[in-house]
Amino acid sequence: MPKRGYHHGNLKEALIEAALVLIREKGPTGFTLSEAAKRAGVTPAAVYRHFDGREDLIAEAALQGYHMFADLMEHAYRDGQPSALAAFEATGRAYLAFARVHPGHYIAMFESGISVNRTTELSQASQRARSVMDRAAHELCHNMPEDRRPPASMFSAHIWAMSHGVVELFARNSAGAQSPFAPEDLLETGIGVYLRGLGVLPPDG
Amino acid sequence: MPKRGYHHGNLKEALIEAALVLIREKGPTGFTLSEAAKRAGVTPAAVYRHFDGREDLIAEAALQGYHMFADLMEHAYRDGQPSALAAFEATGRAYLAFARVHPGHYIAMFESGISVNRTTELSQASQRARSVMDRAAHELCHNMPEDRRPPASMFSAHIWAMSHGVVELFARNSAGAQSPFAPEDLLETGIGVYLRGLGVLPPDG
DNA sequence: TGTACATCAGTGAACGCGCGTTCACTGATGTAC
DNA sequence: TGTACATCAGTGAACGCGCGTTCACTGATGTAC
Repeated sequence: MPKRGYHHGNLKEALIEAALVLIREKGPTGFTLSEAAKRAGVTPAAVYRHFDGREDLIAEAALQGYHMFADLMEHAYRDGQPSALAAFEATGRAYLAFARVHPGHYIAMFESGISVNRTTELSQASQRARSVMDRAAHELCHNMPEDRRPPASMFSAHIWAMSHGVVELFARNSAGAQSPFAPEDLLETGIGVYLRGLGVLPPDG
Repeated sequence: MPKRGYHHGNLKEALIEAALVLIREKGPTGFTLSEAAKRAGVTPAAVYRHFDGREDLIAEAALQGYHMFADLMEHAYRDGQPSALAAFEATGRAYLAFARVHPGHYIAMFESGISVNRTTELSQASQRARSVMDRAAHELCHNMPEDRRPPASMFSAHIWAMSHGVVELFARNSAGAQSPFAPEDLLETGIGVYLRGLGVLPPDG
């Protein structure tokens, strides 16, 4: 039987969930430890039984996010196999999908200001997600002519950057400029053009 | 003679500059009205002679940033003319350059959470920057075969997104993943691949 | 040039607030005998 | 099964703090005569 706790049941998880809701609703700035505690039906002091403080709670939410994110990337990658191209495309789409479905985690990971180097655990989790894309990019290169060209990890960085940019600029209402395009279409088309530029898609699809 | 003010000289500008330094050093979260006032050598209450409050001060900094940004984009675009390709590439590079040279403004504009729809002035300033890129993309399309393809503004959105992503993920130390590549190289290569995919660069450069 | 007056940028004290964090405690849960 | 005890998750009161904002004021600057 899972250890259903003493008084609350599973406060730690409840606090993380409360934090995620707050982060999503009010941004990383608006998040407060006290309000997260209140939402979990608990005194602020109770938080300190499970976390070292405010920062640590955010970091824990981010860590959980990185685990989910890496899992999702690996899953997308596997689904695209054995086609290197399909696998690569899938990881790009998975990025946007994750931001859509888990906005609280996404913000905690990429916009809360917590460093990925905070703990080795956090660093490793983020590295696992990165490495999926790197692997996909590497396989894509194997099919390409062996000229001198940028390393594979540069290609994954490009897709990573474009995905992140689409999320930040066009998938959030708050940001700089609303576009007339759906983020999914924007990213799909962008990755398409990019892959054509790599020579792994025919010049005119 | 410029109106050198009563007591301070030019408090409004001094406050904006103080705010920019704080935003750069501590992020939009860490910025406080009181500290900006202190840095300008003035009481917090004095801020209210020039701004409606904390948010308004940030918005003013962002507005100033959008003006500079749009100017810089227009300049880059003009330098690239009459080549549509050079003009388009230049605007992408200008994006990164701006983020490098004016990090405080950049953060106030894109990471502070203030909406571009806050005032019409702010909205117009941001639109001016956007429109430079749109114009460059539009001209690029004129040289392209007239098949059915996504509208020009989609291409500028792609470059916009990739530029933003490169800045956020690889040009700041804090963020998710340090890459072994210089942001400038990363963006240059990425835009290159993308333009090849558009068919406006030869398949192998 | 000198005096009286109006303007208004900046002062300084005060406010209420919610924050993160601490501490001695309490009382429900689990365990030993 | 029943009792005595240990554990420790969560309490509640308290703290010091810096925040954004307000207000009546002051005193330097600019202007009118």
